[in-house]
Amino acid sequence: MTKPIAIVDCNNFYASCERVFNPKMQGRPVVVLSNNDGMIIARSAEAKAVGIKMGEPLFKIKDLIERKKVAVFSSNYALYGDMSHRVMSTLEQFSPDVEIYSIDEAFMKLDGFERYDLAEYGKEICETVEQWTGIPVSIGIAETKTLAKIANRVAKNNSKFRGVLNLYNSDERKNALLATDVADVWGVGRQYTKLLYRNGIRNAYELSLAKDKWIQKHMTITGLKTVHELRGIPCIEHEEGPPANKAIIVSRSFSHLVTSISEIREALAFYATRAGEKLRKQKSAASLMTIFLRTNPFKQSPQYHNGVVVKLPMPTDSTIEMLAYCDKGLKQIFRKGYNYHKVGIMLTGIVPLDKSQIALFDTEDRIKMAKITEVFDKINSEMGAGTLFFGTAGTKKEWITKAEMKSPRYTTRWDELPEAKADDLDEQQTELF
DNA sequence: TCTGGGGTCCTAGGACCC
DNA sequence: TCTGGGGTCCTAGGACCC
Repeated sequence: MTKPIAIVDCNNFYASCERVFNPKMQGRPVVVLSNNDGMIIARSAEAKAVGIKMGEPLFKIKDLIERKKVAVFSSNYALYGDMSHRVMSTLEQFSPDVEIYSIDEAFMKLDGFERYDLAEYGKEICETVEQWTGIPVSIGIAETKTLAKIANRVAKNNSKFRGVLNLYNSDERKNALLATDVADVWGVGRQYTKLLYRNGIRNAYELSLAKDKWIQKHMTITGLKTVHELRGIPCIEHEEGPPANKAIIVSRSFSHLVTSISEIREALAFYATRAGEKLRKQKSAASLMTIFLRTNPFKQSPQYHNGVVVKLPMPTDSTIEMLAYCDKGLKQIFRKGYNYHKVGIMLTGIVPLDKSQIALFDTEDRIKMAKITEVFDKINSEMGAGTLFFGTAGTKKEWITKAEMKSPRYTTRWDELPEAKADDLDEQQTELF
């Protein structure tokens, strides 16, 4: 017998986070912006109701925002990360098998609860999360992850379910599938939606009846799994711990156009430092580094984009080593005469860091370097990212992204606790090299 | 003036080897 | 004229997710 699985999804997560410490925002439209305050990435229910769309550039809706008195926030990932952690810890009270799927979603195995009233249990979870964290959530329960996602969506969009829909062992499944457009099925994006429409498949129920062969041919094995899941056959595994990333990317667009290689070098060094931190956090080493550089594709001006893959002599987790190769890579792809918009670094060829190997091959110097790095990471994680940084990463920080409407980091910085009423204290910076 | 960032998986096709 | 057959590995590109 297939076991029940639940998906818990935070409602309008970033917007909800901004409201938790800001009760004046209750009932008001709230939006959160992408990096550089470029576009809308989260909207409260009220903001959706006044017609603000996901992904819309801020400058295009300035009028609407003023007219409707929309509260606007730059994104504040330290806050969202911490709130996410609180929500997930709460969920762990309700099931031993919680899979954190994204910052605002988790799957929960409900083995052993088959004979209980699952909808009732779901309501209890919702209420507890809201009480303990202030974040409203919705829950879908079914035989498979894909069906649970559909249940969740229906629950969210139909107030009569009060945030919870249980489709496990339920006659309601067919109705829920009929009511779900293929575009809203987990695993079906824009391209596949067009394909399915062209072939007369419009809702999730019709998709569940599609021919296996046809699906595999046009939507690969991944699409076939989706279809089986719609039929109630689990194909997508529950993940125990988070697997180590196979790629680590750090990139940002500039807050202004950049032409000189020296500015780009500084930005790149900063991103490489972040990438190194992420790498060490998951105790891995990387053997390939891709550096990429581009102009702004939305502009009429001359376009250039290019990338280069740099092979490292042996897998490393050392920022210092990576920085040397960054320069080499950047020199290869940089061309004079363009207005640059974005630079980034990607680490791949990622392997687990095996300490014994390091001891075997490495010199004393490298072991010493590893110790310095450890202290470096520790200070930055405790005092805030960027407290210590490498000299190459520059001191001017002009390329650091724009965030003019950021809420204080209520939960992660002592100096920004809600009582303190602190506006935008400058980060303290200490140069290490 | 102003359009994000960070991931995964799958497949086809080329290079190379015997 | 006729231009093998299989394997493996790698990469680029396309699809998806949040």
